Amino acid sequence: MVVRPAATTVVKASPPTMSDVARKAGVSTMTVSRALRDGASIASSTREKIMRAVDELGYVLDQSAGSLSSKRTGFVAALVPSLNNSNFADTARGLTDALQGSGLQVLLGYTDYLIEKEEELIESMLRRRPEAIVVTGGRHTARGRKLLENAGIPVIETWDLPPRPVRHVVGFSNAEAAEALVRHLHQKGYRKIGFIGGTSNRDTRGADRRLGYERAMGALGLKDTRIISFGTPPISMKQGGEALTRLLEQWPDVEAAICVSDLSAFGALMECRRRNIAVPERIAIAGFGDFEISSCSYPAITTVSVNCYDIGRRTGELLLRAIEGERARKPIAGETVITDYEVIARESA
Amino acid sequence: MVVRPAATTVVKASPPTMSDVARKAGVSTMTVSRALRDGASIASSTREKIMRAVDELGYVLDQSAGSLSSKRTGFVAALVPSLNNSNFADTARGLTDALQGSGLQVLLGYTDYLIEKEEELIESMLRRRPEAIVVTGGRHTARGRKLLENAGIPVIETWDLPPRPVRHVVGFSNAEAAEALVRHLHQKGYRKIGFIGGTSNRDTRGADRRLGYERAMGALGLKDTRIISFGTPPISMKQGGEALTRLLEQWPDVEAAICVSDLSAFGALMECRRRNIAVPERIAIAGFGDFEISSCSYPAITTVSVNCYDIGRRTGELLLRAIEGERARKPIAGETVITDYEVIARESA
DNA sequence: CTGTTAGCGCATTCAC
DNA sequence: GTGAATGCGCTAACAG
Repeated sequence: MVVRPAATTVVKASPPTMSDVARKAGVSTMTVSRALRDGASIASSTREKIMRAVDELGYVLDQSAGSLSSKRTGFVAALVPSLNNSNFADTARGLTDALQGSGLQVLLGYTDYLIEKEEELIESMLRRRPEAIVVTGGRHTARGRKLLENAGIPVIETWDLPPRPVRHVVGFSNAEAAEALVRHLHQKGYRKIGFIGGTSNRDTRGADRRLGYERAMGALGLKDTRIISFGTPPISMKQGGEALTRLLEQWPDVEAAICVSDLSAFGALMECRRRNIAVPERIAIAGFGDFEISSCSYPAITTVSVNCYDIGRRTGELLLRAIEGERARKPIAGETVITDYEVIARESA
Repeated sequence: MVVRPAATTVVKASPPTMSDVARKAGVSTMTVSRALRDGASIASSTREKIMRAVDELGYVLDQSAGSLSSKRTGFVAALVPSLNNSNFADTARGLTDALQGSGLQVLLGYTDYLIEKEEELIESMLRRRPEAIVVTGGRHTARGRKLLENAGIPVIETWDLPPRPVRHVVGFSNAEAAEALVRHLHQKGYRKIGFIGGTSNRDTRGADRRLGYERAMGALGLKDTRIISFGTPPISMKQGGEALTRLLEQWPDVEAAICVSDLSAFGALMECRRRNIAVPERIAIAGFGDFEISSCSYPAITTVSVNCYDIGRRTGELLLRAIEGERARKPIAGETVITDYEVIARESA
């Protein structure tokens, strides 16, 4: 039972406003407003008075009121499939870094790889009037896409090369990257190459990688594809292990396994160790994404490095130009920035 | 008197506002406002008219204007050290889940394990007037702490049991959890137990774990601590491997290594495999956090599970009660929720 | 360098 | 069930 003190106690009223500060400092609110932003010309004595008042009152600028007036909210929305994935975390970091000092903050949301959840997030972000929005991938719900198209702010799709982009793109072809990996394994002498991925197209980048695998196999004249679909994307390490077991059961002759991501590749690799299956002698394993785990595991895992941080950084740079364009009422044309990927040959293949 | 451009012009001016919708639907803005929130009583014919106008105009509610008026911003700020850490990602997910349907959104920021960056983030979050703020850990800059104390909103510190909490706490004692791990190893017969962690106290939870290690060793009468500090926290897998090398060089008699997190433990484990050092026969390895990697690696890694998701979920639940209290002008008393941890014995020890 | 005026787009409060 | 007036806290634009 909590007993509240009598009403005579200082009632913690609403937080101080700019006029409280102005009154205390003996100036107008406009002067306070100027003092609190940088760049304005203020007598240093006035500024000091104001800062003292700010400190004493514990005043914190109310940006939501400010942006209503200035039409600048000072943030960009960024939607990623998952936080628990160092690839997207790196992209988020690159984006944040690129926006350093621009006065723009990144507000992150995660979609759980679901375009329905993406749609919800797009809407709730737009309600807060971001100055730009970054999404992962080029596949959206119809309404999500419409929201993006009509948002009236720069839109950047990342991690993909959508056939029909909303506007700007910073990404790479997941299919192509997977093809490169198949060719690499082929060059190393592997022929009976399998693919391990999730059961649905929920992870569109994963689906594209499978597509690339199939295309490359076809192009190399390797008709027999060996595909294991197991688990809801994104598939976990453990699921990677189980999928490998199935792959070996179903096609005992398989020589190499390409996994949809490094995490499942790691799971597959550990399953091999556990069952005393020699990697890469009995079966080679390759992943995707160049997570730290792939360079650090033993044997180290052959993978495709995709420059996640760079995707974020270049997204940020493009964003800044696009926002500048909007502010100057001279929107820039849609741009597509294609980022690098690279097959990293390691011990597992 | 401001003259709005004639409705016939197609100039893509600023995005449509509620009055545009109201005019198009032939009602007042107030009716639109009601129709767009749930629960209000509106004639269904009116609502339909309004929804049609909303659709045609592609109108999206401006929440920043709304919250200026209603004093409810509809979001809570959550600061985590890193996104690229499945533990904190799980906590974020738990928090988000707990807030489902409450009309509150989580806005994430990451501090990079730096309390200076945390301070900046606290301030920029507060400028947007969150309805509550969640921080990770109990250590803040002086100004950061003051900002939290004066924020006038519920504050929850997580992942820790600060000696002097700002207000609410949802966490556990990292030191105690590390002690439990030491006792577990002791019980298994290990005596010469080492500890691998980062070089500074930047990661305060890591520092607490080292403290717990030292305390437990002392309590068990094991005077000789063997501590390797290597790399800026949070230390990586690779650094875990290098640290293990140093540990073995410096104390060749060491029988077990406790690593500050599962990631460094994994790095240490892989280093052993690479160098043909038998785990756990020659040296046992234990981690912290129960990341997926620890259950999936071979050998699987002994660790401490810390219920990350639960920390988030219970933080969310506490948050909802606290915000309810604020809205009813009956602030709830400071609470401390202690979450479970558990030593998970696996093959590596 | 500083103040005044006039909204930003919405929700609250009270009418009807 | 709906509308009118009013103000949330701040800043743009201009005046001085």
